Amino acid sequence: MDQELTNTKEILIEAAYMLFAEQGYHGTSMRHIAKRANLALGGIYNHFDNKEEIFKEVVLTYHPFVVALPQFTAVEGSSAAEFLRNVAHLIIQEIEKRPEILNIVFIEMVELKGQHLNELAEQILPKAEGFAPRLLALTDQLRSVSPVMILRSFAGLIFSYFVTGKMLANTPLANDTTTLDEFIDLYLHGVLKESTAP
Amino acid sequence: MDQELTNTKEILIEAAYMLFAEQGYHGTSMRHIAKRANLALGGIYNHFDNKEEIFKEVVLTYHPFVVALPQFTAVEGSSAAEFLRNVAHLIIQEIEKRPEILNIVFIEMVELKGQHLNELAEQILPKAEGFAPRLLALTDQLRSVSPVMILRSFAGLIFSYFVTGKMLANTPLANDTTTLDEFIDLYLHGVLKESTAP
DNA sequence: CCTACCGATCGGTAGG
DNA sequence: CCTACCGATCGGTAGG
Repeated sequence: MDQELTNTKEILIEAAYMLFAEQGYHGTSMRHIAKRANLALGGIYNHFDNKEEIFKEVVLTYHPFVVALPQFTAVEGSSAAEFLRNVAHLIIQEIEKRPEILNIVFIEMVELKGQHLNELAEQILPKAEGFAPRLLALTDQLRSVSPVMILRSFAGLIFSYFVTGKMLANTPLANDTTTLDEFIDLYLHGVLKESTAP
Repeated sequence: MDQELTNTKEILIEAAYMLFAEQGYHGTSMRHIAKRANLALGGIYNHFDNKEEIFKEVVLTYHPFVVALPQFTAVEGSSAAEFLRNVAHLIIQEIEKRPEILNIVFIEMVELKGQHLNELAEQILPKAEGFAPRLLALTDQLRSVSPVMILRSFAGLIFSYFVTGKMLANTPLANDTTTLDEFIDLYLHGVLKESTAP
């Protein structure tokens, strides 16, 4: 691999990432990307066949699952509660480093119709295999047994804290001060005061 | 109001709604919208000043909060659990009637940078005043007191069931069969088997 | 409400 | 890696 060439490609991906996140896929032109990367329009095509290729590379590079997964192996916790708490904090930490990352996820869903989700899942699931057993080991402390359900409800937890928080910022409810830990408590123990589950 | 004119405007909004949801804001042209509404391009401008006006009207017409809110007054439930259960089912029912509606929400967030959230909130919050007391009346059965937090975590519940469900459809995890009621149970009682909350 | 048009910009390519 | 170009399409308007 030519060092110079690889570097330019990385600069292009970073430039495209920022612009896609700010203006969406169709709202970002190849000329915008070229300019942000200090390149002439034609220069892009030395590194990518077309616009969709760039977006695909952005998704596979910056998707939160890809970025956060390696860190999961380091998460500790003696109980299920502590473990889930730490994972939630880790993910939010990662998202707050690059808040635009969630925009990419939504753009992929809507404008690109989820085209890359399959490839993304195939890339991630094998790596997640080291993680699943640790979750299963805590299964006797958890109400639900399905790891997929844990994953999905966890996504809801992140959404309820981070995304709705951003949405509220533009509304009269902007002074809401609910913290991440309060949402985690709700996630762990439910909204009902007394557990009356079967 | 001229009946013919009002009707054409409604047809335009419906056409724009579908196209925006399918291809995003910048991916949809005024010509596409005109064609779908059986109108010449210039005819659009008898009803809307520009493209952004159309999108704004789409959001204010079809946003799930606008559509679902009137129905909330009819929701029954003798306990907090039953009440929340019924609300969740109502919302999912509404979304399944028009699944594209969530795309509009995400497009507004990303491509339009949440411009209309404030106007939306101002339109909705007064109408929600009849709803808040009913929630507060159940407050002694709930762990958290803040209605805003209930609202936000509820959005997470919808996300964890509906949106992640759609995302999973494109992946190897497509055979997951978790039902809405299972997510609601998790929401009501938490992921932990035993409630060990303070 | 339509036709015909405006300048600007789009994704992509040829050729060097 | 850049310059100069391609045809197509964009949002919007004038004029009727």
